Amino acid sequence: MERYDPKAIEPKWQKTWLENGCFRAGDESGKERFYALIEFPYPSGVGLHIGHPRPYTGMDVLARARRMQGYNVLFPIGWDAFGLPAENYAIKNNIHPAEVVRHNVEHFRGQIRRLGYSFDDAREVNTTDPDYYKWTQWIFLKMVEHGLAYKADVPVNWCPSCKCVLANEEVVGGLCERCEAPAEHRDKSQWMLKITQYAQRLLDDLDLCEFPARVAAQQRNWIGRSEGAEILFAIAGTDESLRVYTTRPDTLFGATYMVISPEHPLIGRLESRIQNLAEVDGYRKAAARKSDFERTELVKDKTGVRLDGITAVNPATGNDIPIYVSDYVLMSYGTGAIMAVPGHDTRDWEFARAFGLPIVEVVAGGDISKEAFTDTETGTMVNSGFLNGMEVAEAKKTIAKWLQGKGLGEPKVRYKLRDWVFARQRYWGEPIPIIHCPQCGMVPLPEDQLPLKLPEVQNYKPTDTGESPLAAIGEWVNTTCPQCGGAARRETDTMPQWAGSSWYFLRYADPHNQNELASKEALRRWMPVDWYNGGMEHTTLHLLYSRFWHKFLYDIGVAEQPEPYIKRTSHGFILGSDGTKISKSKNNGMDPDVIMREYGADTLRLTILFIGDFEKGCQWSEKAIKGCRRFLERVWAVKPGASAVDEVKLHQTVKKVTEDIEGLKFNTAIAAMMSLLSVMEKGCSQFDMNVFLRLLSPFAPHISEEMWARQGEKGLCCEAAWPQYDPAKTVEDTVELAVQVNGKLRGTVTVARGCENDTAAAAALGTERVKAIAEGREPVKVIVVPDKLVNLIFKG
RNA sequence: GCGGACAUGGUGGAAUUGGCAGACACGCUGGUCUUAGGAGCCAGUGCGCAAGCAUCCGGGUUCGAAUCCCGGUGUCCGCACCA
Repeated sequence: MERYDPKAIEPKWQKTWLENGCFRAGDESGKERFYALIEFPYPSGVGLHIGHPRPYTGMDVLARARRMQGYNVLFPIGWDAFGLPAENYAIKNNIHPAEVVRHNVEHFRGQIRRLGYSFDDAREVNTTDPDYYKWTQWIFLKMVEHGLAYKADVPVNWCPSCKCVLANEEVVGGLCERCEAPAEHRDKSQWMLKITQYAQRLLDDLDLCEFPARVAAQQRNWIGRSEGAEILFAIAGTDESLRVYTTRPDTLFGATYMVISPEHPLIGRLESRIQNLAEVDGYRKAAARKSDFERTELVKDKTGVRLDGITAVNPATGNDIPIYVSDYVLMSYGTGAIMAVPGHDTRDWEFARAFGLPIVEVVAGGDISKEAFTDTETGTMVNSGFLNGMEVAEAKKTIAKWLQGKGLGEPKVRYKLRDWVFARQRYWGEPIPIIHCPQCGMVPLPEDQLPLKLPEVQNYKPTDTGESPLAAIGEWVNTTCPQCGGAARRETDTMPQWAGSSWYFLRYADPHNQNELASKEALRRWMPVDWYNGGMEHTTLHLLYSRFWHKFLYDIGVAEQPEPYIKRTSHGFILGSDGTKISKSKNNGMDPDVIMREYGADTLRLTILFIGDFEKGCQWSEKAIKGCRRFLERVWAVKPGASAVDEVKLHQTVKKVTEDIEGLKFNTAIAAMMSLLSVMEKGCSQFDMNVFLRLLSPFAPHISEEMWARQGEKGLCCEAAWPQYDPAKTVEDTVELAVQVNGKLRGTVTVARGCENDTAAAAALGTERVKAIAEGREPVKVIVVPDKLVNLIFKG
């Protein structure tokens, strides 16, 4: 018999699928649509890595199954090709980034084809294609028009290794998300996107999204909504005041001092009154030198300096209270100043202890000599004038009214989310289409001049000065103002890599449109994305950013729905065979190409899905490959004959595989097929085989196609109709009941399905084992779960 | 500190969501075929000689708990001096 040889059959079918356009989404189709989306890859030089095949294979199974179920499926792929790695590789090897991308994309395309993925080859998008980034720039200009994109002098995170600024979301634990260099502080004039304007909607509309709990929770956490009040504290003897934000206005009577951040502008304004200015300046300079990493991770002991010569007035008590500068207060959150209530805030308590400041109890219920009492559920107000005796919740309302009445404060909602730093000082990104004119100021490039293409240059190395390499390209930078026609300069920063990916799912609907980012009809046909699978690492980056962009596009009438994705799932990470992150140096991982060469794409696809629950993390193991390859070889060897498999088994398997695909339970779907196969090996009909191949087809499409053809079936297996099951035929006529005595399993008994409880109980009582235990006694209680079990309770 | 997830044989992992724990696979053991096998096929495989005991530990609810509740331990992930 001919051996199973994937090398001989896989390329053949990949070619057939491509030539027949099997996976092209139909714009004219009358079928119900299904839009399945994976996160498009960054085409790096090393090709597909371990992270890609798992989500792609999983979603490919879903897409293939849905096609067979009669849906018009859009399952596209593209290339998120701007960004630092291509640029760095280009610099190192002296090749233009565009050339690097072209080469890498070709490599990726080949690998993806060899894996048998059913991506629509006619809808590829590439973020670095001017026909694509024209629309990225267009969206940016619309944001400028609507006041959502603005340039501001703000303290930003600077990565000294990547030599560009980082968004808040790109700093992880004080380190650059990409290269893990400690981020530094720089003050720079920056393009920003006002994502904060959408904070509440991004939060509220999570209810419209079918996100996994962990994804929704993480976004909520990142948006970080809190309710409190802003309160004004007068500076004694001046017209100045200090505005603070607090979530505990109820504890105002306990505010015994104030703290401002080292960057707070009050210090500059009251310089002349500060008696220890040298000391204060010294502290500020030391704080400025620290990176975020040092400020938050390493230094937990409270430090600070009192501003001698100025005091604030507690508006509730009328007392003069000292003001400190300390780096535990951040300029980037709230107002950069706090009222310190050491009795009821852990950080303030620590600071007060270190500096010998009074700690006053205003909420009874704890022991503030030992630690701050921060509970808001159980406390009663004390030492708080007109608030005394109230519970915390009531005190909050009362003090808010009182403050508003006196014009000293107002309720305020705050978010941790900050505006998105949207400029990078690098070459390989979308140019920001803005012109700086000495007469007219910042002028948006007119839409008819889009795309603003990147210039061809010799040198695109980043600089240490914080200037983009584009700044050195005179003939590109120097231009004329679209408004006054005078000499002007182009913006030289480029957009971050997250720009192109913030709307790419819309472009798939209509990828070749020259007049719009996508036509209304196409967007109506395909959006929103039905099912989007992607990595957890993008939860507070791409996933949040793209929701924001889509909401904006919805507001200006481009998008049709408030949310871009109906359902989001997230695959678990594959760890190395040693349980740690896969890396080349540790040699604990897998190279898709190597495995494909040795075992074939179908085996790799099965292995990746069989290894564990798709949505949970799992460990890679060479051992798993063998079992899957063995399975396919056994499939190959089955020869249909006269006898047929048990109808119930067949229908059960169809049901199980159908349902498991919907739930992304690919591992148990494969197990069910393995189980059916072992029955088929004992004898099966041509029809059994036909059903089996259709079930297997989304998982192992090549072998299914080959055997389908060899069986003489008509058409392509991947275009055959999905097998149907008859629910009535998924169950046997008889059932085996578990027989328990006093809750313990004592045997089984076979009865007719759906039989009366009395009949089941009688059958259970009639078993030898039960008779022996009963010794003639009658059970005091009988519990029957129909078709499941009988539990007999005996006394004693 | 806040938020999320998780803990099942030698291993990866199943368990219709409160109803026969360990599906499926790896590994292992024995057999068989073979000049040979790190190939194939067949059988066995949670622990225990047994009665029994078993889903991280301790309580609880229930006729019945891997599953629900309370307490504890441990692991992973996200955020974090966020006022």
